[in-house]
This record gives sequence, structure tokens and C-alpha cells, in this order.
Amino acid sequence: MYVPNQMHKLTLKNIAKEIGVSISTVSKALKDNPEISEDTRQKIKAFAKLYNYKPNNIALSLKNRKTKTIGVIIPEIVHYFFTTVISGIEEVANQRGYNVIIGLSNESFQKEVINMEMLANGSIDGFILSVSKETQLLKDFHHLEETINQGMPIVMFDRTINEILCDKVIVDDSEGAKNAVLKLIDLGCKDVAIITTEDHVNVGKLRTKGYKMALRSRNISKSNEHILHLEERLYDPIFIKELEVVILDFLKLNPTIDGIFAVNEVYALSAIKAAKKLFKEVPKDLKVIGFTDGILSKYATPSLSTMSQHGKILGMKAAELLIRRLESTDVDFPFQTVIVETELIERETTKNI
Amino acid sequence: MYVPNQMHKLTLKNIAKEIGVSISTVSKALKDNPEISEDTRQKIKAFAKLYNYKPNNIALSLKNRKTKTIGVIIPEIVHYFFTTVISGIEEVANQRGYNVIIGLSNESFQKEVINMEMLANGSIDGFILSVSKETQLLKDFHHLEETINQGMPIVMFDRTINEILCDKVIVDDSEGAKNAVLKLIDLGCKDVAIITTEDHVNVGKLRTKGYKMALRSRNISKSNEHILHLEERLYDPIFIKELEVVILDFLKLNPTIDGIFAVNEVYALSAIKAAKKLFKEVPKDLKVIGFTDGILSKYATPSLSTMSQHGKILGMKAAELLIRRLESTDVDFPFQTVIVETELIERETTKNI
DNA sequence: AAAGATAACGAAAACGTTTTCGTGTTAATA
DNA sequence: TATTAACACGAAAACGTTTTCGTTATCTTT
Repeated sequence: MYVPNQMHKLTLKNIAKEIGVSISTVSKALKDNPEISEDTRQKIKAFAKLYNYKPNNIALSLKNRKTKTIGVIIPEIVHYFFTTVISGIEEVANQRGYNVIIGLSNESFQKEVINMEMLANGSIDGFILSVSKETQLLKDFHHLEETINQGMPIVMFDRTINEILCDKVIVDDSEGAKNAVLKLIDLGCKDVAIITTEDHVNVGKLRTKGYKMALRSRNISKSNEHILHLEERLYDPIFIKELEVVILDFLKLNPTIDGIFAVNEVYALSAIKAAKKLFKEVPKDLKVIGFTDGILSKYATPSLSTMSQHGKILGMKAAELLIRRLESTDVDFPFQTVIVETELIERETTKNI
Repeated sequence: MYVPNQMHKLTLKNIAKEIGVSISTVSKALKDNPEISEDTRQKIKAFAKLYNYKPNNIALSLKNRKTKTIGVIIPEIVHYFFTTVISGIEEVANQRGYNVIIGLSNESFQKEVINMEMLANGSIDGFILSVSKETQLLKDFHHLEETINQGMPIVMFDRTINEILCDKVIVDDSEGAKNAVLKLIDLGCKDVAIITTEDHVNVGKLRTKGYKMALRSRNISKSNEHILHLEERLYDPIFIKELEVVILDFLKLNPTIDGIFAVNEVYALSAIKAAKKLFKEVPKDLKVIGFTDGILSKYATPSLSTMSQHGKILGMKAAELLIRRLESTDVDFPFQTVIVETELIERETTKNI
């Protein structure tokens, strides 16, 4: 009688010893290899089932030289957009038999490098990543290049890097921004402003570009642009008061503004709050469109019209691209850049009343 | 001259062949084993450094029978509280040399089981998990028991299960709720209501209990309780309209309510929105306290007073408990339940004006 | 010069699989 | 009856480490 050992997991070797056959026989029997007689196969399978044998993943990984896990590196997890992306990645990964291991860079170049090195040494088969702001600023991409040179595929999303050749999934930031601004103009706004980040944040830059494109296409001159560039740190909730003050000053300085396109939800809501202080009613006196269809947009009062980035779809695409490359025998499959279209979600802040 | 093979990672075997020594010598040299002469040690280390040798994690995991990775199973990732917990877990895990692998149950019992089985077979050293609502409902905990019986430690957090013996980290839900309600009463509210979940959601139940405790301690009779139990599905943003209607009806039915304690941010903000429709001003006519100090509380207008659960601390504690157990030689270390205290964050919805 | 001591290295096992290539036994064929 | 085919199984290598236990060759010591 076999007494299941609490601490030691059931292994092929144990089964073999119990049944009185060799390890190879057990392995073959469990995989229905016809080499093994019906009789012993039954016996082995019954035993394995009874004691709930499951092959050791690590041993399999070592043998197959693939781990069936995907490494995801993101700058920040307490962030709606990134969580939706992860949920998309996880969904297709799981469905295709992959696990997802997460590394957080916290917007730090150092942590990004460390995390990638930690995972690149056999723990995962490939990366899906969005680079940290610091990496964008420093423009040091050696860790990405080295990873790729080692033969480990990378799929970059959202914050991608032109200099690195790999599969990418991006949001049509400039196009989305342009559409948002056009929408404001079409709603009758005469003076549309943008609240954006500093230019080294790539997506901020692209959305600013979209804003300008929209104005140009409506023959609004450069002199009528209203651009508020905000420092990085103001995005942090601890600076919420300061953020509001800065925006308030901006609105005071430009009293004719009747439409605001903000490159994220936080800026948008703060703008609304500031407007209230100036006794401007949203959407009557001021219409607002944000970016990212997150929890804030939905539950704000008034609810915020915003450009959805479809983060989940983006994540799914990224996972599909990576897995396809991992499982393709064709080594030099051409790199792809998938663009996920944004979509305007109209809520109360753009209602015409 | 060694030509780095792009595809095949550098291994001890390769180095050994290049230098002309045995694998063991290389291994020892890299670990500064005094058995190896200064001369060859230098040579090997130089070579390894030049070609950036990093030991293969999978091989190490197999050899050491530990993976140095923690499996985290949560019901939902697009959820502020859980992301803060993850960030806490990740912080201490990384600092102690562990990786974090994430599984999502999506509140499904099935997915929870599958995910755990997928990870339990060698991929991780231990679990940190919060069970799905369905698991709470079905009361089927065999997967948890089996995992523990296999010798794999589990740390449960937030949504824990009494029947399962393991380390736990919980929020003092009932105490926090009680304090919130007491605060409302002390602010002068004569009729405090609670907006809560159905009772099978453990944390909802506990917070409801806290509500009742608070009333009792202020000698408010049971007949003066106002409890609104909301269905699960109403938490989903797609039912935001319906949620508002239900709360609106509740407020109409109980026009004397001048204080609301909501068991999450979403209920709280919807209550505020509903109140506005009834021309009740917050906080003048109605004071509100929520639960979870998330993004919604901070950026709402008026900003929401709420009970912070300190998710990050909770995650850190959980990781510490798990790692301590993993690295302790003492097999039957007594199980611990750590309680993370809540804290009232006072913002505009409880301002006395 | 014989004995032991030390230094420097290699062989091999182990972790848990899968898979290729034997090998021995029985059954079928010439 | 001798040869071959089919069958059922086992040995061993491989994945990449670490570590124990040899095994040489050189160096001390008396």
C-alpha cells in the first residue's frame, strides 16, 4: 500500500517504484504510448489518478527549454489602463496555456532593467512590456537590445520605442486626440485647450500633436492654441491640490476657453473642479473630453466623455503577437505594429444643452 | 575565439568547453570556491563577465526544489484595492529576491481552481490569495485544502475562509465600518444608512455588522436601521444607471437619511449622484463615508471621505508572512492572522459647514 | 627517500521529465 | 526448426545547475 507522503510530491520515480516498473514505462503509460501494454497502462493510470499525479512544471520547462510563461513589465500597476491591458494579456495567455508573471518598474529605469534580467534567465519565454518614463527620458535601451539579441522576443505596447525593432501594439494617440478635439469644435467650442504632459512622455507628445492637427484642419491658427504642459509629479494624488491650482491659474489666464481636451482622466477631472471654482458650468460653459475610459470617467459627476483606448483588446493583441512568435517555427517572421483604434465615449461633459 | 551564439544562451558547459576545464570547475570558480586556483578563476570569471553569463533559473529551481516565485491569485485586477495589494506584495517580494506570478479568477470558482493547479505543480513556492465570490458562495474549499496538504503554504488576504487554517491578513472591516458610522453620528447625523452587498460577500457582511454595532453603541434601535443590500451585478459599471436608480428609490423611501456609509467607493459616489437628483447637498444635507481609499475618493467632487484599507501594507504583510514561512526551517510554525487597521480619511463629504 | 599533506581539478549524482535506442520474450513465418 | 516480426519494457541521455567525493600531482616533513 502506497502511503502518500505529505511533503514530497508524487513523481514518476515514486510511481515507478510503487508499481514495479521503470520510470520510462510510467511516463509512456501516462501519455498513452502504444508501446505499453493495456494492462500496465491501466494500472499506472489508475494509480496516478488516485494520488493525483501532476507532472512537475519546472522539470518540463528545463527539458523543453520553454516555460510557457510570459513576462509582463509595466511601469505601475495601480493604474486603470495597465490593469485592463493585463486582464487582456491574461485572458489569451491562460486560454493558450500560458502563465503571466508580472514585474513592476515603478517608472524607474533601474527597476526595469533588474526586473528584466531577473526574468530573462530562463524564467519566461518572452516579454510584453511598456517602458518606464525614465527609460524614455534616458533613452538607454541596451537592456531591450540585449534581451532581443539573446533570442527572447519582446512585444512592446503603448509606450513603445522606435529604435527597437520588435512587435508592437499601440493606441492611435494622435488620431484619437485629433478626433476628440474635432468633436469639441463641432460641438461649438470656439476656444479649445489641451492639458497635457511634458513632451518627453511619448503618448503625451502624440496627443498634443493630435490637438494641433485638429486645430490646423479647422484653420485655427497657432496663436489660438492653448497648451498647458504639466509636470510629471502633478499626476500623483498627493499633489491633487497643486494640480488644481495650476489648472485654475491656466483657466483664469485664458478666460475664453470653452473646451478642454485632457490627456488623462485626472487632468480632466481636476479641470472640471477648477472650472467649478470659476463658476463655469460643465458642460454648458465648458466641454471636456479626457483620455482613458477608466473608473473615474464613469463615476464622475458630471460623467466624463473620454477617448477609450480599449486596453483589454490591446493586451489581447499583444499576447497574441507574442504567442504567435513563440510558437512559430519561422524564425524571421516580419515584425508587426498593430494599432488599436480609440473610440469616443460620450457622456455628460460633452452634452449640448 | 568564442563566438557568442545568438540563439543559445551561454551555459556552464559552453564556458567549460571554451576555457578547457570541467563544468564543475567553472561552477566553483564563479562562486569563488577556494578549491580553484586564482589563475583559472580569473580566466573563467573574465570570460563569464565578457559574455554576460547568468545562471539558468529553471535549472536552479529544479536543483534547489524552490522557484523563488510567489503565486498570487486574485478575483479581479481592474480593481484599485487589489492593485495596491499587489504593489505591496511585489515590493517585498522583489526586495527579498522573489518573483510574482499572477493568476486571475475573475470571481469564478472554476478559474480559481484551474489557476491554482496550473501553478501548484512546481511553478511557485507558495500562494497569496483572495478567494472569488463564487468560492465563498459554493463553500467548496477542496483546492485550498489539497494545496496545503501538498505542503505548499498559503497566505489568504481580505477574503479569507475560517475553515482553512493558514496565515491570514485581514482588514478590520467591522471595526472600520463601526468607526465610520460613529463618525457620521458624531458629526450630527440623525439617520445613518448603510449601502452594502449581499451577505454572502464576507467583507460586506462584516461591514454591515460594524454598522449595526455602531448604532447599538449609540442606543439606536434596530427599527431605525436603514440597510440597502445591493445585488452583485450592480457593482459593474455597465449597470451604473440601474445602480443609481436603486439608490435613488432607497433615498426617496427614506427621506430622513442624512448620513450614508457605503461599503465601497462606487456605492458612495452613486449615492452622492442620487442625492443630487433629490436636491440634497453633500455634505450639508447628507454626509457620506465610503470604503477603500481609491482613485475615485480622491478625485470625486466633492471628494469622498473614506475608510482606507491600506492595501499596500496588507500586501507587504502577506508577502512577509509567506516568505517567512518559506524560509523558516521550523515546519510547524503557528499560523498567524494579522489585522491591518483601517483609517478614516476625511475629505469633503464629511465636512461640517 | 618515504610518508603524509595540500592544492587543483574532474567525475558523477541529483533535481523530474521525455525520448531514443536497445533488449529480451513471445508469436508468426518460411 | 530456424528466422523474423511484433510486443513490452528498461537504460540512458539530455535539459543546466550544484555539490560531494574522488584523483592526481606537487610540496612538506622527518
